[in-house]
Formats: sequence, structure tokens, C-alpha cells
Amino acid sequence: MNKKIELSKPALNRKAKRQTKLDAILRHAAKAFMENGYYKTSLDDIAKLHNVTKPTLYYYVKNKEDILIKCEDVASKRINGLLDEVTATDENGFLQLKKFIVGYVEIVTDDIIRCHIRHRGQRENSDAREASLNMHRGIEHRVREIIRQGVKDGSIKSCNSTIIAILLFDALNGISAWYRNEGELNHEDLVGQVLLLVTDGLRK
Amino acid sequence: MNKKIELSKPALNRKAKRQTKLDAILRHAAKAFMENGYYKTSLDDIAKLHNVTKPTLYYYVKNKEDILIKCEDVASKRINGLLDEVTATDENGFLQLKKFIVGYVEIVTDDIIRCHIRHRGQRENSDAREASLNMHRGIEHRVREIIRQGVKDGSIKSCNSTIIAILLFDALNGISAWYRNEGELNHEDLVGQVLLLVTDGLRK
DNA sequence: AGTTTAAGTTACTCATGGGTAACAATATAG
DNA sequence: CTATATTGTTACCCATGAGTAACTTAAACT
Repeated sequence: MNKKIELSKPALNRKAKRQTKLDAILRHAAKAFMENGYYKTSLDDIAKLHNVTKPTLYYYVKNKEDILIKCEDVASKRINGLLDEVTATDENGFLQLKKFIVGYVEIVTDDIIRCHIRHRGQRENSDAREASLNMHRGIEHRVREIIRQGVKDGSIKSCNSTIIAILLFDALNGISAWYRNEGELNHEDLVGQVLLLVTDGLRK
Repeated sequence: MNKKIELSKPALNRKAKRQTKLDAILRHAAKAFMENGYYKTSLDDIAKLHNVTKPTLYYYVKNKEDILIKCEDVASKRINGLLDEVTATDENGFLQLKKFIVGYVEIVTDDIIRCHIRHRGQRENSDAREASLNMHRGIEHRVREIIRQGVKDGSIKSCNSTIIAILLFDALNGISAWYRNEGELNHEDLVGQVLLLVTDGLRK
């Protein structure tokens, strides 16, 4: 028994270490992609950020595009996780949508998510492109459903939920392109203005 | 006199023809860039679309990036032209903003404009990048001013005009990525939903 | 007419960068 | 303490694609 523990410990450590390194590579890559764009960032650049050489990357990642796919995976899980949280409550549609917006603005400052938002739709492999599209449609569909439910329960104005969901995502995703957490504009003000626009509109 | 006219006519024809061809190249390039992205579109591809060979393009365009710059030029003129129109009236800020939104959604379906929106910020040359940023700031500033004026004259809710202008552009520019004029969703419905969201918000 | 300018072609150069093969070092297992 | 899987390296290959040089054809002006 004692032996078993001693034997399994390093093995777990190994897997964990590997995962940690993969995560770090993803973070480094995502940051570089956001700063310079996918095509202007070479695998050598990414390797350098990680203090390894290019071939080492291929031990963690299938190829360059695979980095984007793995980022998408992370993004998909976080966004769907948020949607799980939001839709778990029995609040009305409007309040659920509001919660989603607040959570999404939080999520959208993460480099991996930003990278995914910016580079989704750039998949070269057609299967990967299809998968990416599907996962995106899935998320959009869930938000659309929240809106639809809100219209039904009377908390949201009657509207074309499809278009509204897309417009909402356009605005929120746009944030990922310019917003920096470190900057002078704080998070609460940003969320406040987004909610002002989305819930009550601009007309006085 | 008769002679003079005969002499100047072909010269004008030449310049006009040249301009026409440049426009066509820009359109072809912009369309290809939108379909496949800037880096996945080679100059050979663009040349082929125009039934010429690659070196011929260099007769009309300085280099690949110059295509983006020329697209930006077209875009800048059209958007600023719209803003000129909109701000020429003495209507209140809200109505001016509404007019701008309607006009912008119209503009945003043009391939050259779409290309510019998608690829702005990808300039490799640092001077070009700076110029691009400045022109974009200029436009954003003008919209911000409209909003500010609206707040002043009481037609728009009190808000952070900087953030709101950015969010508005995020949503509108997002449209350029997915909206096709030919599709089942007609222009009026789209504009209607945008205005619903922006002017009155979703909360019932 | 003949000369010049515009417009276009073929055939290259050359840097970049994704991806791989073969080899080296290090940690884990027995 | 050796055998083996895990990580990593150096040194390459090779496709792609931007940009250019030198040459040809077509149009336009005097």
C-alpha cells in the first residue's frame, strides 16, 4: 500500500506537469496571437516565449492549428459553464440574460478566450471549421433560448431573438479586442454601460 | 478646338480606365480576403480573379498591404461622407445617431468596407498602422460627439459616450462579418432590430 | 508613318516558416 | 543499477508566396 502510493504519485505528477505545460503554451500562444495575429506569429516565436525549441511544441500540440482548436476547447467549456450556471436558476429570462452578460464580460478578458474569439472561423481544416461553427452555433442557440424565454415570461420585449442574440455577441465579443483589465477603465463601469445599452437603450 | 477635344478624350479615357481597373482589383481582392482571409489569399489568387498575372497587379498597387490601405481609403471616405450627411442637419443627437446607424448598416455590406473592417489593425508597416488607427479614432470621435450632443440636448440618456460609441461600433461592425444582402433576412428587419436594441433596450 | 508610354507576360530570387528525422539528456520503473 | 519511456535538442527539408528583372505587345500622340 505504501509502495502503491509512492509509485502512483510520480505518475500523477507527470500527467499534471504535462497539463500545466500545455496550459502555459496555450497561454503564451494565445497572448502572442492576440498581439501580433496568428499568421505573424511563428511557432519559433511561441517556443521562445516558453524557453523551448520549436520541435518541443509538437510534443504538446499536433500542429499550429491545433493550438487554436485547443483554445477553442477551453473557451467552449468556460462559456458553456457560464450558461449552465445562468440557466440553472429559475429566474426570468431577462435576469438570466443579464447574468450571462455580466459573466461574459468577465470571461472575455482572458487571453485564451480572446484568442478564440478573434481567430474562430480561421480554421484551415474543413472538419475543424465545421466543428468550430457547430460549437459556436450551440452557444448562440442557448442565448437565443434565454431571450425567447424572456419574451415568453414577459421580462423581455418582443423581438427577433436570433438577430438580437447575434448583435449582443457582436458587441460583447468586440470588447475582447480592445478591453484591457489593467487600464484606467474599470470593469464595473464597462458592465454598467453594456447593461445600460442593452436593457434600456439610449433614447431618453 | 475640335482637335483639342479629340486629343484629350483618349487621355481621360485612359485615366478613367485605369481607375476602373484599380476599383475592380480592389473589389476582387476584398471579396477574396473576406472569403479566405488576408494571409490565405495570395496575389496570384487575386490576379487570377482579374484574369491577369501577378506582376500586373504591381502596376496598380504598391504591394499586398497597399490593397488594404486603398480599401481603407474607400471605407474612410464613405463613412465620413455618411457622417457629413448626418451631422449637416440640425436634428437632435438621437435622431442623428439613428440616421447614422441606418446608413452604416447599409454601408457595411459592401465588400470593400467589410474587408476594411475585418482587416484594420493588421497593418504590418508601423506608419500605416498608425494612420489606420488615427482614421478610425477620427470616426469614433465623430460618433462620440453625436452622442454627447444628444445627451446635452436631452434626446439621449446620460451615459459614457466613449464606451457606448465603441459598443455600438462593435455591434455594427460585427454585422459585416455575417450579413449577406442576398440572404433571407432582409435589410429592414435587421435595421429594425438594431434600432430596437439600441434605442429602447430589451427590458420590458 | 514611327516613336513613346502604358499594360502585361515569363521566368526568376529569396525569405519565411511549418513540419520532420535523428540524435541527446533526463527522469522513472523494476 | 540498468532498461525504458519522457522531454528535449540540432540540423535539416520543402512548399509557399511576396516581390523583381527583363522582355513583349498594344495603344496613343505628333
